[in-house]
Amino acid sequence: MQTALQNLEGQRLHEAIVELFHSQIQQGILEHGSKIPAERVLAEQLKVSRSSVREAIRTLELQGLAVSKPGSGTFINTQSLDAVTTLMTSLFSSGETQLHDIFEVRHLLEPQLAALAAERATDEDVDRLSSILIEQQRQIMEGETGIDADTEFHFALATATHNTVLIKVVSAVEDVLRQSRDQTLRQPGRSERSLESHQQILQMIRAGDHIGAKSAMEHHLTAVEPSAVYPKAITNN
Amino acid sequence: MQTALQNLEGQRLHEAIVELFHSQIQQGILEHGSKIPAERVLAEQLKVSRSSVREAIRTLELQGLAVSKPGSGTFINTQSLDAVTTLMTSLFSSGETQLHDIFEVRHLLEPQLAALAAERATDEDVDRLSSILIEQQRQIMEGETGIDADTEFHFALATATHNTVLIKVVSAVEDVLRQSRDQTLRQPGRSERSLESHQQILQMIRAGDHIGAKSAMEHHLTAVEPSAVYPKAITNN
DNA sequence: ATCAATAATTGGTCAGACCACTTTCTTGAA
DNA sequence: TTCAAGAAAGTGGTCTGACCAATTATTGAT
Repeated sequence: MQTALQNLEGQRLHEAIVELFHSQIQQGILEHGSKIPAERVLAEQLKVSRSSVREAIRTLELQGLAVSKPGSGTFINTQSLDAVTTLMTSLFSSGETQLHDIFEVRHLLEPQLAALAAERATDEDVDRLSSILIEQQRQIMEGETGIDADTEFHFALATATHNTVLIKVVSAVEDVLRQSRDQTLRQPGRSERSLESHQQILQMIRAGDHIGAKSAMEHHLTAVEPSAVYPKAITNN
Repeated sequence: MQTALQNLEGQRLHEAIVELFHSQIQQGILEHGSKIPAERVLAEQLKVSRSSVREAIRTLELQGLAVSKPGSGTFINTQSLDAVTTLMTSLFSSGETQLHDIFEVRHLLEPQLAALAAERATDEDVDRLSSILIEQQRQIMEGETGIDADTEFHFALATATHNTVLIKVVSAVEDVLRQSRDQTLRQPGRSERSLESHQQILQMIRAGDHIGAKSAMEHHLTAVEPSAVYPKAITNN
């Protein structure tokens, strides 16, 4: 093997090891079920201590990419939902992701997500959504974009469906989206419009109106869509 | 402090430490910005080694709940999106992924996916889908379940939308689903029904009928849904 | 009182060890 | 020869103690 660990610019050692595994998984060198070398062997090969190897493996395990079994070894796992989402985000963050594609997925997903939330939201869910909107309003009044509250609202909406798979999918998509969302919200009036439509969605959810929530979300997405921000990127794919 | 680490039933040590921090954060004992004791101090207080403390902190850091700064210390962070997600999911998830949740996501996603595919599929896409169905038919005639072809069909459908994000989301969901899908298709007549509805979907796509493709997919999902396989699991959540 | 030099603290890494468990190989009895 | 019991090797989990680099707190001379 004898793979070198380069680009150590301020990066912690075990993080470099994690990236090494990520690339090997993405390149297909490591596939589902593959057994990775023992910790002691890896430490020797990479010329690092076993501690660093262990912290790297711990990371992979948390990302759902590896499973350690005492006595037998550590095995690559790419079939868990967590695994795919982490690989997804690391793919997106490295390469170019079409903003248009993300919004298309949101258009597919979130209106129905809102409908589900309207049917199932508990009082706690509604309270959480409500307090998030209050926070968003505060941020906007202070001149900020309110991006954090914006992201959090959509995530809280997902949790209100009480569907754990849906939560993970949405959070993965939102995670990628957050990077570019800031620019969208910076357009004059966009933040206020986003808050308004959020409030309409919440109102529908509070009333348990799943049809209303769905169309309110569709309206919201259309209003927030960055059609004017990235003219070339959008019209050019 | 002097908190004890109990319930060590097969659980790894550092995971118990992580749960300790989770509960302290949820109880408000630790809030945003709080500095947690130094690793050496924590190790002494919890009567574990520094290694275990470090692996626990590594976990918290990956969950977005903590930030470590060399020379100064480790600080609690509850304002990142990651932090919110882990706290939320650890609240009412903790259990196994419900098959029902996955199918719900498919119901949200795939009918519209089929519609998009009908609008955008190229001749190559149609050819690929077509050959997959031929392969599925062959597998079924040989007495197999045709699960591989089944999975592949849905994935190929996603690629026919030419939306990279959608492709990845669908492959994520399908990947997780494949494990349990086998049992579903083993039910007598299920494989044949699956093939039939696949053919109907392909027909709609070939005709460019996005409305027809959508409803054909809805019909397909309902037909394949494992409602009778896991009666308790479904009705009991 | 100021501020530069110094000491203490802290996270990051390293080295080597022991334990419990699993896998594999060896050995000896049938 | 067969194969089950036991020994050996391999592996992850944890522990101990150490050093380094960066940060923070202390000290002491001006």
